[in-house]
Amino acid sequence: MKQVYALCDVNAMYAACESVFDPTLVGRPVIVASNNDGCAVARNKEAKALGVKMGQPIFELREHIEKNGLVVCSSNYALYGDMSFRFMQALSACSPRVMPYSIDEAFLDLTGIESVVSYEDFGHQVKDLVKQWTGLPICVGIAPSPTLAKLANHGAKQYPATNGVVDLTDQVRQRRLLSLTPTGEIWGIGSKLSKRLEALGIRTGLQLADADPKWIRKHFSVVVERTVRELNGVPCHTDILEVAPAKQQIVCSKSFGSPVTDLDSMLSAVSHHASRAGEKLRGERRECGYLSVFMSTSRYRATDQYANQKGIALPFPTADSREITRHAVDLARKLWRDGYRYNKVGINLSDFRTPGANQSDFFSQIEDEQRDKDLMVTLDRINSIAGKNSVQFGRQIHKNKSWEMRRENLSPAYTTRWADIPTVKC
DNA sequence: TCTGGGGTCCTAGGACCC
DNA sequence: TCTGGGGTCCTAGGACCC
Repeated sequence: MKQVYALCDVNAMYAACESVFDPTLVGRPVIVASNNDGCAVARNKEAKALGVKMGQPIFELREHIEKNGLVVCSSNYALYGDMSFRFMQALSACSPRVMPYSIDEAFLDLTGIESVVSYEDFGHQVKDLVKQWTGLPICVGIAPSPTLAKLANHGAKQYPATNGVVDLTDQVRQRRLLSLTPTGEIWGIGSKLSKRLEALGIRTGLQLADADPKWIRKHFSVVVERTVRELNGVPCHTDILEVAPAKQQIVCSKSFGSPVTDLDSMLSAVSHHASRAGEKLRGERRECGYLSVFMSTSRYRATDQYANQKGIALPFPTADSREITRHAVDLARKLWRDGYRYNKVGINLSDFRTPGANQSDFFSQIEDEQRDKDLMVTLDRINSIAGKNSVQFGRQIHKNKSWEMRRENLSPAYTTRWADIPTVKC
């Protein structure tokens, strides 16, 4: 049976979450800022109409804030993460095969569904159910390959007449929409590739679809070749509906709320990220064999720039936050150069192993190992019940917390903290 | 003054081995 | 002047995604 995919994607997810719980935002231009209130990462349609660009720095938007009532929300990942979970639950009520692809989108397997209901009607049912359960507006794109489903979703967002659902299982419709779509808007074609394609005379999705896959492979890569095949309705990302593979790396990094110029603050921040990374690693039930630390000054400064990274293959795989922190602090000391205004530090864990599968430290005592593991389990449990960072390591605590994130317009954790649950007045 | 964070996959090139 | 060939593994870097 011919495979059919649906892509369900929340419209301006973060901004939509804010509006669901604060109806005074409805109809006003709203954006959600990245960490440190740095730049715009989500815009509702009113904000897009004002001309706010994705990734635009907040300091460039002052005039819109003052004159046009643009509302800037700090990012509230506790809220968005929980709303995402509810969104996925609603999708699971519609289809037995749901594969979350990111916080605000998921692929559904619609193969064979047409004998029961038309694709378009099904799309509307999903859209209505998500709206009813979560208050979030979504668009649905339906097609014979994931890349075309992405394109269909894009079309549903772009053309209001579609009412948020586009069925692109028909080849004539595929080609019509492809001819209206610049290559840069095709999934998998970014700014670099679209420039190179344009230099060869390929400007639209249709021209790309009609290119010879072998020729594309020779001049670009196997990745672009797959995109070409997908645009012709041949699914290549067939693993998209499979269970997501285990993570291969864990990165924890954040730019500082304000620049860091002393080693103590830097080490406190490194320790903080190292603990977080250890926590994530244990959440995956894995140990890591390789660890690296990177630090840098702002890439937007013209002078006095410094960026560097160092890694270490661990003598024994570990998921113990104390081990990870100790190595991370060592590396950070080696990376540190006096006299710079640092704006970022981060840690990267990789080379994952299954706990117990490898030879452990020859000199350690088995009882000690069990005790260490129990300590980490207890630590994670306390922090999960009492809230993040309820228990921390001494190194993380530092009187100067200027490196911590700025979030000046943070909304309440409406769905994940008892004290923040909204009340309805009748 | 102020410009995000967390991922994936692929490829080229070097080190090393026989 | 002439100086092998082929395979694997690892890493860095580039491109993409949301």
